[in-house]
Amino acid sequence: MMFRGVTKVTLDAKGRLAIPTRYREKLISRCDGQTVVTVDRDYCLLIYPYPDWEEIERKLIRLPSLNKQARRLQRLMVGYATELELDGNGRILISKELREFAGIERHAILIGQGKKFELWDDQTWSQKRDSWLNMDDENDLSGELDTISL
Amino acid sequence: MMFRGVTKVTLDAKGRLAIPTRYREKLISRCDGQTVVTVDRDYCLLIYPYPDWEEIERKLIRLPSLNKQARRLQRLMVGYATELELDGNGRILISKELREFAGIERHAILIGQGKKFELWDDQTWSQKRDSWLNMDDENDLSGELDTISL
DNA sequence: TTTTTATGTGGGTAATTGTGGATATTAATG
DNA sequence: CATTAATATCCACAATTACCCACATAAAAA
Repeated sequence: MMFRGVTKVTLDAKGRLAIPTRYREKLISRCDGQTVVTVDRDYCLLIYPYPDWEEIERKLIRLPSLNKQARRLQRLMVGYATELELDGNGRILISKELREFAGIERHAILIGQGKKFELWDDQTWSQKRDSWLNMDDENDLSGELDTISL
Repeated sequence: MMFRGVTKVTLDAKGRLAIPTRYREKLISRCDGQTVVTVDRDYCLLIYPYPDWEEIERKLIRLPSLNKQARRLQRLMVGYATELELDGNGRILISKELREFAGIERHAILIGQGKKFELWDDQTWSQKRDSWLNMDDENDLSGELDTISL
């Protein structure tokens, strides 16, 4: 069970996001429409089915609290994590705090990413995407990437 | 049972903080609305359900008293710890000392962090958050973090 | 094309929640 | 003991949110 694909979506005036129908059935069977939305350091939002989020959260909470980097991650990811349920029309209401974080107003891009989705402001998305495409890959990830053939 | 999520909150003129309703039920069933508020070295406040605080306190007290860092932690955390109970409207009254410590006046940010909450002055919060986001991850946590995939 | 079904979008209303203030109660001070 | 200050409790209004329904648009079928 994997989410894939890019969809242009629009949030309405109240901040509600209609999940594309092809994903709804999966979401309902997997978690009865229960999701958790949180933030990513690239200023987009992450949408997880509830059980998948729980697993990540458990790992995060166990990290040593005296470590700076751990606290940073916890504060951001657990801090912003918000439980959201599909309404009768297959929508989730993205809170003002989350929308502000990702700079999302009306037009957004929803991207399937395996177990989760990413939600981007459409402007931000196209800028980032273009900058990634124009980047030279100085091999900063040498080890892992050397073994992958696409 | 985990607390998560960000909420913008406002303290009124008396320093009262209304706990968002989605947390109230949990707080009442867990500890009958009894909480302990103390300070964190990052200049925010920590809000614990009473039983969870007790456990933390036990750990703190047991730390070796000859260790400087341990004494510092004890003085700060045990020293500032204040028992506060939800009033009939689901609010807690944050004392002037605690508010001053965290620089909180009217607008604050409440974030769920597992067993506890953190309460930040809103300005402080957004500054810190942005600085965390722009930080490069010097992997001082390599071991632990390597196993997490978000 | 016309009809039917499915999906996306927008709003109205009732119920809930946040916020401020009024009153009562306790503690503190001269 | 009287008077004032500080705190707690309660109540009322304002703002927000959740829930439901209606329409519009697009896709599918007849």
